[in-house]
Amino acid sequence: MFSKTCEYAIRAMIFIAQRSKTGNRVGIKEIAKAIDAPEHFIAKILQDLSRKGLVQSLKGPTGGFYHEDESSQCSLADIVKAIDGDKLFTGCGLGLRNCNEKKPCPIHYEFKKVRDDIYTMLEEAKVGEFSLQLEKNLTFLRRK
Amino acid sequence: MFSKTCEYAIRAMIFIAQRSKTGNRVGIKEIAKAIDAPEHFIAKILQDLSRKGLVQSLKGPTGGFYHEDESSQCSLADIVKAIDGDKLFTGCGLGLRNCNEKKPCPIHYEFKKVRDDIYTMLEEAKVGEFSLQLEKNLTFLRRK
DNA sequence: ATAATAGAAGATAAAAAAGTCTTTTATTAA
DNA sequence: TTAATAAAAGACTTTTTTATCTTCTATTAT
Repeated sequence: MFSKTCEYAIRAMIFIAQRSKTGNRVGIKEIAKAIDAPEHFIAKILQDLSRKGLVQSLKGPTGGFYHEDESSQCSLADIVKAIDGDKLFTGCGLGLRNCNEKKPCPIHYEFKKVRDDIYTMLEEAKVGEFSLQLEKNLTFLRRK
Repeated sequence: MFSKTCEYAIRAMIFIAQRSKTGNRVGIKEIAKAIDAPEHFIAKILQDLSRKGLVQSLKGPTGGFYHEDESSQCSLADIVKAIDGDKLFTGCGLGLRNCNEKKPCPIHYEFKKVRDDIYTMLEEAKVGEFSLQLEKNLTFLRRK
């Protein structure tokens, strides 16, 4: 569904959102451990998201990544769009470039429905909304 | 959503199904042209599907790929499983290996719903059912 | 000011996916 | 039986994705 890069991005953002609630900044090392991702790789991903304004950062001692109020309202759809682009939301299921209502692929309409459902789900899910279940250990972000 | 390999596979299978209705066999070259895919690449894919019994083939003059009655009832889900595996249908949206009901990722339940919808849609879509719309030029398989 | 900290940036490497090329094998029509 | 045809198989190349390593720059506490 998503690229690995995007999966890491979503998990990192959810983790940062949780830590930001209490005004903390988190370093790359802590994030990498918490979501079980390659340190340098997640660093690049967050730098990218930072340039795009989906996460904030500060260098130096006591520095790290954090979310301004606005960023914790960032949706999973925003992250997917920033990393994987909008192919998942608008592209043809069979990879046809010119697939559209006028020249549809055989599964065009069925696909449109599930794509829209996915989009709605990701648009409604804000990174900040998962903090409580995470704190209660009802949900997890590590891969194994 | 699917790998390119899988997209080609689905398009090729739908095309073969249509031609098989009239008892014809189609060669790789014709398939490649019809769905606008790299000839040698689609050959490999179909050899794979042939080994797995989702499509039939015959070598030599008048040979080519075709569907026995059974194969035209093959669903898109069968093709996806054969090529991409069942990760799309059973895997975690955030790429967590041990994500399950007991240890769910934050979006586990929302994801399960859309995954199930996708599966249902692909399971209900049989490669043989698109022939008529294709013949009437109501739908298309070429990428540009 | 200075040393320590931590992200930014760019080069490089490894792995996976996508695509190409060549040779072999099976089939059939003549 | 032979020549032509078409898939099978395997080696190889390219591109993309994923991951790592090193150097640079900004920040802060002392």
